[in-house]
Amino acid sequence: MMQESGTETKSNGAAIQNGSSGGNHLLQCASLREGRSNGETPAADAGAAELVHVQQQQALQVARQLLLQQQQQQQVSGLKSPKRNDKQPALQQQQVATQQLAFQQQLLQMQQLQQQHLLSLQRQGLLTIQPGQPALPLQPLAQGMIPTELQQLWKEVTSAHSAEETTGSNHSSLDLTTTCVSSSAPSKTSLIMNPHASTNGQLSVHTPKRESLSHEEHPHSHPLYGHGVCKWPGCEAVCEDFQSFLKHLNSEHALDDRSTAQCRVQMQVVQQLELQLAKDKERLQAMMTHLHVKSTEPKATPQPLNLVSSVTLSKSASEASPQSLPHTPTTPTAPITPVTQGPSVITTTSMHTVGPIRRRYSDKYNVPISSADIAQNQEFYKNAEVRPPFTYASLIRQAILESPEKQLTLNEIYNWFTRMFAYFRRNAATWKNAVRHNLSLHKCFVRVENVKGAVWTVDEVEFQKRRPQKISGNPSLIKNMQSSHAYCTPLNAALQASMAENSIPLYTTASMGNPTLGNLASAIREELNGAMEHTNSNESDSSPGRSPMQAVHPVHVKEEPLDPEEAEGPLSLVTTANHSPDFDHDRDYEDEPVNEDME
DNA sequence: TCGTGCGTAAACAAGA
DNA sequence: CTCTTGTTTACGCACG
Repeated sequence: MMQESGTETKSNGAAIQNGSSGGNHLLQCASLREGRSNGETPAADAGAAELVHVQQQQALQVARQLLLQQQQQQQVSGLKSPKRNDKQPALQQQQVATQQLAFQQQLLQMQQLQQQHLLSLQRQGLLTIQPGQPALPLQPLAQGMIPTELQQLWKEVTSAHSAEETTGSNHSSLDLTTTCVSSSAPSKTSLIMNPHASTNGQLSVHTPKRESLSHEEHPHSHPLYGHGVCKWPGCEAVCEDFQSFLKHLNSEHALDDRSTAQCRVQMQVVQQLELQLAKDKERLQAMMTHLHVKSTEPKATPQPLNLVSSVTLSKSASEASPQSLPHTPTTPTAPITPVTQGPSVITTTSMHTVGPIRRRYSDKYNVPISSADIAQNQEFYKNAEVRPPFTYASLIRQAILESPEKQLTLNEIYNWFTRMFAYFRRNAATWKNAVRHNLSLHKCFVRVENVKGAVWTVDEVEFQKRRPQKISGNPSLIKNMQSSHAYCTPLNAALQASMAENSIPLYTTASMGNPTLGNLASAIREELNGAMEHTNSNESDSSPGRSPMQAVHPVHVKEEPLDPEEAEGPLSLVTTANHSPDFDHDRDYEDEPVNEDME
């Protein structure tokens, strides 16, 4: 408890000394990726990815050859007439089934090949896969090739027989084809064609067995059943009730070749989505890393704010990151060498790069925090050294409100910061000072003498007084909120479109569709709403010197209420989930990284 | 240009 | 004496 500041004081000096040292392989990897992903198009995304792509192409070739071989075998063994002239339904059926199986096999082979390749890339250090991104190593099918190539493959399988195939039941392969295949360019129709492929907007892979299990456990909720319609991909059969749905499911979607193939295709869909997500995450991390790398160049402006490095989303990585990063000086004061900086300050809400170097983040960050915000983005901020877009006051309040007794000692507040935000595991002297400063400065923080010493509590009335001030008094905030809202919506839409289309490594999705950012933006909206609602309901309570009119800006947003009580849910979650195995929050981060760096 | 809000740095004091 | 905690002041920056 007590030794923190001791080390922290030293850390400044040590940090400076370590400015250019430290094995930051993570940074290097990320910067490598970043360097290649500087291109405007995601396709330029890069080295390792390109290698993977090449490998995929090779795998595809292999798959094609296998397909051809199998087709030839079928023709030789079963048929004497050329395939394309074969019009006997039974034979067709058989052939389609066989080809589906062949297709599945090819997919599996491709997966294996690609997986092996990814592994080898990993071993060679050519490809960095972050442990926090589970999808990547397990999702061998990279987006680059899948949509179109897969489409071709599938078409090869089904083209000759799709008509007959679909006469029996007008779903299956055709719809699936478009679903699985919808490539970046064409066919947004796939979005429409298969609106039920997702459950609550989330695609998921369910094997038939799992389905039966899950619906046994939850009698009338089934991922494949909703709104009286069967949600099996491509099937929109109307089922009046759950029982009829079950009948339908068992009869129409029994375990057969077609269902299996559909399932596999759906798996591919999901894999692509996951891969897309992983890539977007990676891109984000690379962007952040890139900025941090620049900011930590010798004598460069430290830029401890904004987005700080660490390509890590995993615990282990976050643990490692402080070591791997050059510890920046704690004082970002003078914008010393903008030349080496290049542009760029990133705001979490907009991910825009702007021109001049700022030694602090803009007002975009000065947003009161809600518990939901923290809860939603908790994991993100825990692991990514990204400056949380909230004011110290908001964070302090949050920390205090999360405590069981709504009161914390200073040290406990420190611990909360370090526990909840990877960012605050560095530069302890700076932010701790800021915390103390804020505690003293703001009337909303009340120091209460305790038996053990003193604890800090939040005067909600005072705090709420501040909020209308912040929002009404700072129109930029409102604008920012609105812009974040404006962002959020199309972004989510973009993300959804991206998801629906299964591929499309759009930069927009990368930078904007990031769910975390979306959460953030929406959280900010919520916060704004809460503030505005509060303001509206307490107009008479507006702080002196402020015109009531200021509080009535029609910034509206959403209906979710936001009050301290709202924090209860997330709070318990937060407080119980806070102990990452990697660190003990009681004497954490302040300067260990530095010391380790020194070693 | 000015006011405001925020972050950062630092000086200082009191107490353990 | 060192360290933590708390207060206060000053300054810089962004923004409207």
